[in-house]
Amino acid sequence: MAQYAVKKLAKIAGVSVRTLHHYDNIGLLQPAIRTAAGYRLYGEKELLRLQQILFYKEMDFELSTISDLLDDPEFDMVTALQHHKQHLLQKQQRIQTLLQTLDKTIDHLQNKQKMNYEDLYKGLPKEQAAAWRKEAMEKWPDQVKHSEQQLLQMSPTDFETLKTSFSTNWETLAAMTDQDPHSPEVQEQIAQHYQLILQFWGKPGNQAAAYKGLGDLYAADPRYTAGKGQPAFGSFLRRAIYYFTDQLK
Amino acid sequence: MAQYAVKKLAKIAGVSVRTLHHYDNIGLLQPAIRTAAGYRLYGEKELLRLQQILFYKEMDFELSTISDLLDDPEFDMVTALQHHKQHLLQKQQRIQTLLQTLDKTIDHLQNKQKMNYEDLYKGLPKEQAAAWRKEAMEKWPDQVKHSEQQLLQMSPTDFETLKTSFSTNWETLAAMTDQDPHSPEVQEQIAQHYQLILQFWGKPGNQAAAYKGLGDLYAADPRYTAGKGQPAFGSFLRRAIYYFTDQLK
DNA sequence: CTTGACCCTTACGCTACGTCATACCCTACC
DNA sequence: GGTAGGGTATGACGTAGCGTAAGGGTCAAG
Repeated sequence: MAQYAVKKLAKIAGVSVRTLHHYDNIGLLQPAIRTAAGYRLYGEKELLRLQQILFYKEMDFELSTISDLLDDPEFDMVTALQHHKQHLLQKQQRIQTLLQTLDKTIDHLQNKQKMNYEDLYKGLPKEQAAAWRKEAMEKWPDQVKHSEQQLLQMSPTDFETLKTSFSTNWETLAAMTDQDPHSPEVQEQIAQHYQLILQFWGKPGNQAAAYKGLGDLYAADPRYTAGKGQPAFGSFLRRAIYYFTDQLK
Repeated sequence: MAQYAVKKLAKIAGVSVRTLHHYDNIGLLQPAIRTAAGYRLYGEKELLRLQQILFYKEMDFELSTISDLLDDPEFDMVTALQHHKQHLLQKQQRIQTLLQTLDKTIDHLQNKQKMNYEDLYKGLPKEQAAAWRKEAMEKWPDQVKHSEQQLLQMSPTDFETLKTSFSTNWETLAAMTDQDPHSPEVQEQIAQHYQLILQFWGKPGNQAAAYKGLGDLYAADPRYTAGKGQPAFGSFLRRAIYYFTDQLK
């Protein structure tokens, strides 16, 4: 007849020694023998019982219930299992509801973000918002995420102010395309633009470098380099931004 | 500005006072003011925060996570919610598996029971098992349930023995239909029959009365009172059982 | 001033163990 | 026979989110 000490049985059954101690303490699984030194020794019968315990545990029964199941031969197994099934069905239903609520909430938040972004760029060249966001997401996903957070935290009035400032600043710059990018007037608008960008760019990091990157973005964007309106707007912006950024050092 | 003491806030939000104490202790929701006497006073802001806490709690977030959500404005809400959604989906999957296993187990047990009953009556008049079980279920559902438990607990060899004894006893009785139900030979078989019935009837109670009822059942069953084989078997059994039962007192 | 409703803190209980800390036991090797 | 390196034992605290007393102040109404 095989005898198992705690560690051996634990390994066979895939549980911890502490678990066996615990089961012994609460009387769920007691060793067949205690040696003179107090060692627990389990036999085949105990191993079998442990298997059953683990089965019911896997079924999410509480240990006290498992005790009842195994110790009371009068126990109506089928009924117990059916009760438990009902229990699980309720849990499942609850989770289902939670998932639906979560989906709604996520949807809500995402729409809110999108709205804000589109709002923010209202008054700017069409589709800039979406395009810019997409490009930014590819280059600096963390920054963009953070930025969206910032916007969501903002109060409606603050948000409105920021939006107006942005719009005004952008139009002013657009009207300066034929001026010298290094001129104080242009640089003043660029400085303001920089501040605005920072307001929702926000997160610390190499802001100057990021801003330079934004200049590259503008310059590379066909919407600002080609077309009818202001063919040189993109490169104008980049030159102004580069100059400004270099002054920051 | 409205002020709420613990009980009031608790009632409004539908939580316990202890919960508010707890939230204060862990810093999740601290009162706006502490009076000189140490009373907690909450304002509207705290009520709002509590609502949010409860929302996330409803979503099964841990309190520590809720703390992070509410206290860190940088928190990426959407990502957090999506993570949580994955978490719930896994839970759901697990429950699904559990339910399937449960169904299998229940099915297994029920089939096992049915099999046993049919096995038990193999060799007896056809369909007696099912019919008898049905009738018994209507009259003494608890007894029958218990009986089935007994059978399930029985070892295969014990079960086989019981089956054979039952079959032999029944055939012996059937062959005695033309004898005197009160004769010692018949009574001996009835006594054995009684013992066998008790073996899976088992549960204490008014066993003698139940056995008499079984006699009535036999006598009322057209299969034992009419037909070709042994037209008087039913009433023979009842007379024998009644006589036997009366001797028990 | 008393009563009753409300408030406070302290602290154990619950589930199923994980994780030390401290100390004893056992076997093998020298 | 001593010692090193296993394995073992018994506490006892920690976890999450409160429930549930115990023991004792506070406040407004009558």
